[in-house]
Amino acid sequence: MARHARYDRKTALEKAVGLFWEKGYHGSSMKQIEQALDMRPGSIYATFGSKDGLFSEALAAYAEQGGRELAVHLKGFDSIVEGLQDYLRGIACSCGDENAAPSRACMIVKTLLESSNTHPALADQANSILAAIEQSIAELLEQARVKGELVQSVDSRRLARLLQAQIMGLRSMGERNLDPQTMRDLGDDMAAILDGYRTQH
Amino acid sequence: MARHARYDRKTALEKAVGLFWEKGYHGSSMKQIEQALDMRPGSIYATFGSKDGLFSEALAAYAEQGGRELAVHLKGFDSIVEGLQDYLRGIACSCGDENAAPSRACMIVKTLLESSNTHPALADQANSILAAIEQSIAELLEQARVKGELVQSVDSRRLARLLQAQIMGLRSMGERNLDPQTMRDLGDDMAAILDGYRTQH
DNA sequence: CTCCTTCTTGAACGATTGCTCAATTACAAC
DNA sequence: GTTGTAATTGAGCAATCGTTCAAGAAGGAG
Repeated sequence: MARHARYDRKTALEKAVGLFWEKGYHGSSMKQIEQALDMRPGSIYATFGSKDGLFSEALAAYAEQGGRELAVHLKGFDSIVEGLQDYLRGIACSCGDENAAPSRACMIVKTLLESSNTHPALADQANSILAAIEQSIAELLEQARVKGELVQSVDSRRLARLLQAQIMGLRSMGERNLDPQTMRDLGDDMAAILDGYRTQH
Repeated sequence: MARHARYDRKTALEKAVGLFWEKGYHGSSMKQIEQALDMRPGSIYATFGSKDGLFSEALAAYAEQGGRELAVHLKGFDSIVEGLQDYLRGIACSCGDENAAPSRACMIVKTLLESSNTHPALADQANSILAAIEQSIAELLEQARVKGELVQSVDSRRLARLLQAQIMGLRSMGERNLDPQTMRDLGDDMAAILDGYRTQH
């Protein structure tokens, strides 16, 4: 046995998420990464292999955390649909708050748009994550449909994509620096879209 | 008088739009730009000042062309709302076609997400363009409201932002490489959102 | 033709990019 | 202590970044 690792992999990754989410892949230089993680290049490369490797792990960590947040959010609601609606409103609120996160936009979408014609490996990863999220939402909506919250004729997968597009649009709009009330209105309007698919009115 | 400029400013800009739209700001190196425009660095810098300057002009050109496309699209419709709905469906279709454009996502949104925490000047420009587009859509919707296409209680600016967010989400989803039919369904679902704000049912 | 202006060229600049690796340091086992 | 192993360090690599500018090329005016 020998020396302990001075750095905790997980906390290092969290810091990497913070930087990459804020500045993107190309916008984050190794020098900035070294500073953010308080690690020297040798340690970074020993731990994560490459800038690509670090980014990839950071993106995965971001996605996992996002998934947990959605799950936690839904726990507070009996109705799945109402939970999803409140989730949209919550995003709108946090996008109004300047210092809530490194960036208002979704890191996965930022990555997809930045890498789609530049960095196929990253684009593939972002696409896989988005497909998995779509799948999760579709399963939630299907549960809601079976429970009778949604009209029986609803196509869960299709509605899931509509919902995912709402989230993408909402968080992209967040980067526009609109005032909080405007963002809240937008979140409400998006939540209201789901009402059109609900049973009872 | 003396030598003519070998390059046409406008066609050079179109080529720049193509490259920047595809690869983004950081993803396009001067070397690639030289190749795309078939110009040597000296000529590029004499004409556009800097990479930033070229990108800025390219973004403006892209936005202007986008505005023209929307206007042309609406010309074919008596109803403004139906024109907008068909515009959404048209985006969904073109996002299904692989080789329709250098990228499926909107260059303005790509720029905003890439530069928001890296390049304030670019982010400001993207934001201004998005504000102008929002304004245009709001004016169209207000016309539609006055014409009686929309219910009188509609908040045109607010609905304009919802519509803008749809476009952002739709075109971002376009980068996911979903099959054409799926994209068309998404476009239809987004168009249907506007039905909820129309008079008559 | 010669002059003069204007545009084009491409070698080369300093800075920065992502990354490597020999030297050093810190700890556990003995 | 001493030894052995593993983690950290940072100077420095080759490549590329955006950019400059002296030199050359092109065409109208005289």
